[in-house]
Amino acid sequence: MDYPRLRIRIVFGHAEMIGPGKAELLQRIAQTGSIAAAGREMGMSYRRAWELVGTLNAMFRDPLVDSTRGGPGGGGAVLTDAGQKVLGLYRAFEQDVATAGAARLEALQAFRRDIPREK
Amino acid sequence: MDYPRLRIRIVFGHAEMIGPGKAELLQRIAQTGSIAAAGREMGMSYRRAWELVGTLNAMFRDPLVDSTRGGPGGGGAVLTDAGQKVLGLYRAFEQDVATAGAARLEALQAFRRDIPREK
DNA sequence: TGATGATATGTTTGCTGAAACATATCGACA
DNA sequence: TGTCGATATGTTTCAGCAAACATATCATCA
Repeated sequence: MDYPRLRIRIVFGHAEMIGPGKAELLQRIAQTGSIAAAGREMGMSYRRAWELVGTLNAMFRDPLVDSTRGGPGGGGAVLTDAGQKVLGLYRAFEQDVATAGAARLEALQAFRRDIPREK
Repeated sequence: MDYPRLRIRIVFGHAEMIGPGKAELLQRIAQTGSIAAAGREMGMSYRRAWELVGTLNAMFRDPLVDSTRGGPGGGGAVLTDAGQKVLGLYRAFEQDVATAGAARLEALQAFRRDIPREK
């Protein structure tokens, strides 16, 4: 982990938003094929991962994650087309924003206290 | 409140960051001249407001808020030069980011569910 | 004395972690 | 060929606990 870094959340409504957490969860679901495995990798409880997926699926017109129970391996989860596109757009958004804010960020950091070592 | 909007946090270290909450607190301290009044306006307990100011002052080389006890009116708090500059840079950063991300944001919103009415 | 900053304390909320249950496929075995 | 158990994951519930909160109290200074 290198600092400083940005955490940007896009707030669509009172309880509807997407940020670094949900984006990483989507990405790890795509990689692992499992909601539980993705949540474990991020150190969150399965309940939390499952609730986040439910929120994401309810936020958009089409579900972003498709999960199956039973089946080969006992079950699994995959990103839908909409899920892949939303994740891609969010990553592109992050890139655009980081580039645009670099100058201000450096100016802010000039005010920071010098830290000996950061883990 | 109009949606969508962005919530941006700049993370400098493990527990050192600045986001919408601390920025608004700084702004209200500048307007009211009181940590307690600024906190009240934001619906937070005085303890929380006081802790946030402490975190901010510890994050930067120079304190952002200068508080006096006693005196005319019992005491008060003002933004230092560093405080004014940091707040200004954060607001400018927000502007830059919103402009740079507008196109991606619109693309993302095309995937959203149509909401009848948002409060 | 009055207004505010600083500090201490009791309460509540939210989250986590574990456990129980549901579901569906594969492989073993008679 | 057919049935049953093993297996791995998704779904749901619940008690325990740590973090955050509001409230109350003390300190300070004109």
